[in-house]
Amino acid sequence: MNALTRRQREILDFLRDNQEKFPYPPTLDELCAALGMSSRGSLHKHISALIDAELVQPFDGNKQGGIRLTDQARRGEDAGEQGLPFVGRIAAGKPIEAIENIHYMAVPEVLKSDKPCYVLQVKGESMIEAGIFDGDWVVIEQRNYAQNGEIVVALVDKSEATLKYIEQTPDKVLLIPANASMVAMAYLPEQVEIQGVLVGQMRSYRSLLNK
Amino acid sequence: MNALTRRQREILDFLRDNQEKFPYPPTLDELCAALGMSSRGSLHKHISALIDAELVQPFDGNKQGGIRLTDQARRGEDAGEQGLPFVGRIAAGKPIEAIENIHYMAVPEVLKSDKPCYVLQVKGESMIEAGIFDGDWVVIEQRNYAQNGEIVVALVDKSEATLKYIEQTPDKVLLIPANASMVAMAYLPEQVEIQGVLVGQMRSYRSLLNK
DNA sequence: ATTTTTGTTCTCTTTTTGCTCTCTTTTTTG
DNA sequence: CAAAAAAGAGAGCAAAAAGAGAACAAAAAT
Repeated sequence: MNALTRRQREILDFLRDNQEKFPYPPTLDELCAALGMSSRGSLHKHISALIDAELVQPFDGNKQGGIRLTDQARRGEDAGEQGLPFVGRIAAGKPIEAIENIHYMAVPEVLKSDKPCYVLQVKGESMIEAGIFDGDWVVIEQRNYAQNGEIVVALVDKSEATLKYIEQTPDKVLLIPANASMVAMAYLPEQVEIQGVLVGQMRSYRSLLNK
Repeated sequence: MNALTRRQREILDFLRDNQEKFPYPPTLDELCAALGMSSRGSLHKHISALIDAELVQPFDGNKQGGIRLTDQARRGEDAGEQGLPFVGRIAAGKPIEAIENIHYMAVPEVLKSDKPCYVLQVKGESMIEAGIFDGDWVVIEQRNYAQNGEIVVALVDKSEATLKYIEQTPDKVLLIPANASMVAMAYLPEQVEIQGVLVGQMRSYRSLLNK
């Protein structure tokens, strides 16, 4: 997990800039030519470093596919402190209420994962005993699977989105609130689509103050 | 911890100003050229002084990375989206445990106030029913007064720091935990020094994941 | 089947870069 | 003015980084 060297960053930037210009992902030779290098081996050393940094997709075996960037690299999350998109509100029992114009929030490193994340605002009290209150913001790692016991954003029957604990068995999926006055719901696996997993939570006390 | 010399300040200013203009952190040679110097060694002397002053990031071994500013040095120049200092941990009944080298966390606008703020990490369960758990981070607005019902960082008898609800009357101050297994404590006004008021709270679920 | 392309691994050389040292020049200060 | 502090020039070192080029095997193209 070393920091990139200057040349590695240059090459990464070049790949990002010229992403559209290459009709197909460039081969090592093509990149060599574009960068004015004459040694494929030398370039390969740099690409390997970028693969280790998870900014370039590793090659599958010895397959020849060209050099393509990772999703992570495309977002430019390697260097600058980048905000996360605030995409909407989630209330138990309704689809996620999308926000009209998405804006970006600065989020501390420790509340993110290294995968793509986004921010939702929570409506309702279904997770109150887990310390997630009405109006809180949650940082969600975008992924379509989860481990039992994780808190997930789940879409039920393609219509209702909720934030709940998840327990999965081969024949059913339990979505469990953290609120004694609400009950867990059981669904068939095909009814439930995981949209992300909770990695961070934030609350503002500012609105309570007289500002 | 000496004061900076004139030239050192010039170089620091130059680094700050041109931070955006350099695509990558400048090397000693590049800085030399930009500053009109012809000796890398002389420049290095200044950079060393800036490293001692914790304004430039020290080099990791003999790694070549270029000259980059510390978070500390960056502060104040970039008025917009700026991190808050993470200054230590607060555990009920002990003084705030200061952190050795302060670093800065990106914090969403909504979790700050427009007054100076800092970040503490909470140790203990005294505010658990207010949704503030062990290990959570809290954003504190620096101020020495509070309104009843606010959550404050209070220093008792100049020795113990706690995070509690506050209720003040002319003759006594109540510090009230949000935990049924703990009791509120009453003090004389002169025993309690308010150090700040809670304006935001954050929690990471990342450590629970298998990373 | 044969040739070319492509990713990969080597070894070796050159360049860059942080760092130290000594000596000289300039600026500040009492 | 004289001593001290600060700034600079320049040489040299060791390690890191970058590059060249050869060789090889699997994949793709012919």
